[in-house]
Amino acid sequence: MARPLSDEKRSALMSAGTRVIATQGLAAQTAAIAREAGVASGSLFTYFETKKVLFNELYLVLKAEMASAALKSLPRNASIRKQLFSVWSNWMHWAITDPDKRRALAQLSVSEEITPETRAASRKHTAGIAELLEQCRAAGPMREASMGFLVSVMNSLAETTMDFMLQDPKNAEKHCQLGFEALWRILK
Amino acid sequence: MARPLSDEKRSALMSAGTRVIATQGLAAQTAAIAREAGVASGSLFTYFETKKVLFNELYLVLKAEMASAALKSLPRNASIRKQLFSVWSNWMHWAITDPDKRRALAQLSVSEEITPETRAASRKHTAGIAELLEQCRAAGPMREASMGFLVSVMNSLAETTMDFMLQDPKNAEKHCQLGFEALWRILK
Amino acid sequence: MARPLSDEKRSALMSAGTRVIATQGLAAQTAAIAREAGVASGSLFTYFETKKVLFNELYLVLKAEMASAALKSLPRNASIRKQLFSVWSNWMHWAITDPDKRRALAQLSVSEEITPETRAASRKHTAGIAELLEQCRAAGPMREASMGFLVSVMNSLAETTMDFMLQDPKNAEKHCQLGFEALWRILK
Amino acid sequence: MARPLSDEKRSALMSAGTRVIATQGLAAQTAAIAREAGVASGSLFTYFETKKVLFNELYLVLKAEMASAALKSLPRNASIRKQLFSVWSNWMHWAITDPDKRRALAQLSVSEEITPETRAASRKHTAGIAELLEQCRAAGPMREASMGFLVSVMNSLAETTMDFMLQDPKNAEKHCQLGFEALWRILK
DNA sequence: CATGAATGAGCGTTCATTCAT
DNA sequence: GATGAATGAACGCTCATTCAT
Repeated sequence: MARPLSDEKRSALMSAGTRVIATQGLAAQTAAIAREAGVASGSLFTYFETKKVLFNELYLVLKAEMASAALKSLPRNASIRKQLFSVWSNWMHWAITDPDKRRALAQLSVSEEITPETRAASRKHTAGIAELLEQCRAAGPMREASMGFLVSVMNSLAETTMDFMLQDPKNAEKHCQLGFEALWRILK
Repeated sequence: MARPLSDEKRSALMSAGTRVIATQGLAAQTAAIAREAGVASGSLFTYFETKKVLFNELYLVLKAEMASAALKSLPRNASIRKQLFSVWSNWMHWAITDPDKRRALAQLSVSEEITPETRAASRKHTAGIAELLEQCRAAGPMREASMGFLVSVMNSLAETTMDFMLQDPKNAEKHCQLGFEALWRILK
Repeated sequence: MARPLSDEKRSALMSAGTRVIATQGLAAQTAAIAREAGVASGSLFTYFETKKVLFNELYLVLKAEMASAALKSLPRNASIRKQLFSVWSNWMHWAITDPDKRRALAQLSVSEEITPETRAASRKHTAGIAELLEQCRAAGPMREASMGFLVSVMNSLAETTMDFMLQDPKNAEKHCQLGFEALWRILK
Repeated sequence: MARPLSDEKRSALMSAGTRVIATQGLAAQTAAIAREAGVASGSLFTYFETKKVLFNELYLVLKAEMASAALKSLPRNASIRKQLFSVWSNWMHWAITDPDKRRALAQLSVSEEITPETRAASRKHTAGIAELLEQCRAAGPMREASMGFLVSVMNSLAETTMDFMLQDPKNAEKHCQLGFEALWRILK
């Protein structure tokens, strides 16, 4: 994925894409994204071959960023529960801190434009979370489930929790806790 | 009264809509839906004022059908766990039996075309499920959560479970069980 | 032009046509006309083969009615000026009394749907007016002009006068007089 | 600045619009206008937001052109009659020289798409003609009439005269004269 | 390489006319 | 004959992508 061109413009386009998708959903127009990035509409296509490519890259980047935020300062010596809570809490915090990113990622996740390859690639970034999850469920009631299933369950629980935290900021902490409790009870 | 508005055609259009949305997603074209229904493209608009109206009605009908399937032959005298399992199992079964309906409903659920009014109306149909959930969580660890949150958690867990049942038919029963266990553990 | 069908419905359609064209202009829809006539949309086509036919007949009837109103109680023994004024005054009065008819006729007159044949036929009805005009211009400054030209000049002057009478009812009489003076001065 | 908006293309579209409206009337299709201008159908909308905007601009431009042609080389020191005749003659000449423009303008004038604002704006261009008319009618029999009425009378007389000049080219000059005589007699 | 005008396939919706009831 | 649903060509406008400048 050679990038001979201005990294600045490239990332301007990606963050513009995030904002526009967060606002307009998947109907986001390439021209609107370019405008938001302060770039000519045609230039978008020198950085991204097609709209689909932009969306796939955006998905990947947002997913990676989310995972990285979640795994930040993981207390590796603490109990496994505390570690998982740290991940969960960081994750939820990321969503609240940058709601556009979260909204854009949610939209992209359901988009038919995102290819299976992209989805597969994104799993590399979330592998750290998956590993932790793996440890948590060991010997627990979910020991028979595939990791894929568990990851999806956790994701969907996370999505739901974020929605409520975003919708109802006053109870954000409460929902964060409740979501985590639900996850933990599933596992243990 | 000339040719009366045909219920047959109306439902042909709705089931064509289901199939086309399941296949093409929200980009489904009105012309494709009409063609699939064996009806002239203009005729779609005799039955549904706009595409948006069609999509909203479809959402409502599919949601109602899903809820009704879930609540079918509820063993009201059995234990609450058995009742919830019956609902869960019927629900998952409906999704597998008619995967197009499930896919279309999933697409419509994330569509920006579905109005808040339609979403509100759909809750009437799922109220029975929500009530049961209410009973299950009583005195459990989720007693502090709002019903809205719990319903969303259950829904997202259900979606995930269905995805895996559909993806991997050999393990469908296993995933159905695992999903239910997860739900039950959240509640109790 | 056999009319085996209900004259009542036929004329209901024509007067509905008048009203709808007066309101909506040439964009008037056949369905709207039928609705206004209290008749099924398909029935319009048992009375008039096509929309164009309806419009042409309507044009003819309105023109005839206008001419007949103009020529009503012509004071054949009065001076030629008084005779012409009687025609002019009746004509203007007709327009004010039934502004929908006037408006519809004005719209139809500029429509490309009205065939040359229809326009030719309409001249039969206005022949009486033309004859009077012929007498008026005899030996006057317009003696060299073709009747067609004179008739058109009078028509356009009449249209303009009507517009102002309709627009500004308080000065209706004044404009009626001014229009007539203009016409008379052209001729004498 | 890439390809700049081309004035050439813009005016190609306007003159294509003139031709197509002259031929097909107000039913002129945007695609036909674009084709006639040698431009892609979508390009029309880079130059004119909507069909209505195009029509309004076209109306304004044609009206301005007509007025400017009429007022060209006005013999300000000649008698008022000669001045008015110069205007009249130029006006009629313009219509004959470019019959498409005249036809298109006539169609647009009766179109419901032309807004009151556009009509008001067009009056600025014809103000010069109106002023001359004002001088002509001073102390004449039309001294009591509003300018609006007089202008409309003159316009309708002009339209009629043009029609006959166009229809019957051999007698064009004769009709031009007759029309002017009629106008002059109205005023003096 | 940046720009933004040019392109044209594509889409939702309308409406005169036909035809089953 | 009356009804109004069925038909499908037609239209204005959009927007991802291309390409002249």
